Amino acid sequence: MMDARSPGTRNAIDARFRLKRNRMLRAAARCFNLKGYSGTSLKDVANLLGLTDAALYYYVRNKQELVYLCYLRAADVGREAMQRAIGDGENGLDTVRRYLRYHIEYMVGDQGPIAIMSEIPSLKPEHREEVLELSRKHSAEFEALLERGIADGSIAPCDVRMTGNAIMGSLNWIPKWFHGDPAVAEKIRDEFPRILSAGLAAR
Amino acid sequence: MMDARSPGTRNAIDARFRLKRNRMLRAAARCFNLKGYSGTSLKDVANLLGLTDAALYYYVRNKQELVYLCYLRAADVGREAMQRAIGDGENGLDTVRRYLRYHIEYMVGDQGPIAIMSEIPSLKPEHREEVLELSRKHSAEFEALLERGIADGSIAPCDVRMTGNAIMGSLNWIPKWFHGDPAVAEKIRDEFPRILSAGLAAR
DNA sequence: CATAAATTTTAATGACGATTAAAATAATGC
DNA sequence: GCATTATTTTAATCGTCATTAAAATTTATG
Repeated sequence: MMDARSPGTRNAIDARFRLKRNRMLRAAARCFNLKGYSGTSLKDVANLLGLTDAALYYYVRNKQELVYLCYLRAADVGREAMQRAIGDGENGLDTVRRYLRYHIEYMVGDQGPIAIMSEIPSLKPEHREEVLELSRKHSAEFEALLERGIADGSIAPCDVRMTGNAIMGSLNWIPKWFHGDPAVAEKIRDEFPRILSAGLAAR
Repeated sequence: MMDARSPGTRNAIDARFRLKRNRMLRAAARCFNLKGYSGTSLKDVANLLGLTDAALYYYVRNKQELVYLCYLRAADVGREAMQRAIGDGENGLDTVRRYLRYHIEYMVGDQGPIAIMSEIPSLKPEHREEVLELSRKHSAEFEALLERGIADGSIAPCDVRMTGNAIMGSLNWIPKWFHGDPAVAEKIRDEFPRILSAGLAAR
């Protein structure tokens, strides 16, 4: 036992554990986005998975940690989109557009839903700091993209802080009104990257 | 007594009552934006006013109603900005820009803070429906502005639904990161209307 | 199949903060 | 100033979930 190769070993078990927990995080994200934090009981989340509320405690220490993990996942998805974009982008503007496309795809696609970060303040201090730090870092990276675009001439000069806030805000708000309708997902994918980057291009 | 003319009468008392309650709603909005809904106790709100938690019940039936009133106020401010803009605007694009300026001024100026509508689902059904209805109406009016602009040639053709969602989302997210710093308020006023309408103009 | 480990449930417990009632204080009208 | 009304406080109470412990069940292993 404890072997790394055959099924049924520690690794396989851990993998299943992680898979189930991930399912749980997505169910939680769905509930939180739909009913708000205080409006969703652990029972709501559990019901969505065909489980009883107490079962959730096998996967997470408490409700706060559930939120925390949802937010970590959200941050991770953003980071992933950013990295892919930086890898693929040809200039500042192109990288911004790719980032938007990738991030939106994660939000409205099979990976979703992603929890909207509405309850960071009710996390416990260490978790809160960690999530805020990831969040700040992500914003800074986005602003760096804008600066890169301004430097390479693809983006018109602007206040990168405010422009970043504007674009990220729009992105962050999506889970507030998108609740899984595939037709709407399609429209978001098609329109949002263009809309959000429409004001950026140098003329 | 109960006379409508002299000070100290029903009307004067009602006016003071409303004034104090309004102060309370702004304190509540501040707390909710800062610490989240579940993260703010009535004690937090009361402390901000130099009161004890039980005193709040003189002004509002319960916590839900407090949230409800915060949201009504938020909706009202949006409606007000929209009406002023429609009154003053010269064409579609100009009206959109004015609306953005007015609404932002209400959010970051003396009227603020305005509560971010994160907990609509936990309102009681009638209140929820009312707030959602106001919200829908406001969105529809904004989309109508966009259509007007497209019709009069000031705005380039676009998907008004998605464009509206994008712009309103960005606006709605402001209370998430703006917490009263006057220097930041200044910057928001200066930059946001331009940024949010930059992609709209017909070329 | 038998045993052990992993997962889930049942059934309490408990904490926290919202809520309430009654009493105290402050403001107002005459 | 006195009586009345408006406002706030003090001191309980009350409900709602989150949380826990122990038991039951399912799944994996040899």
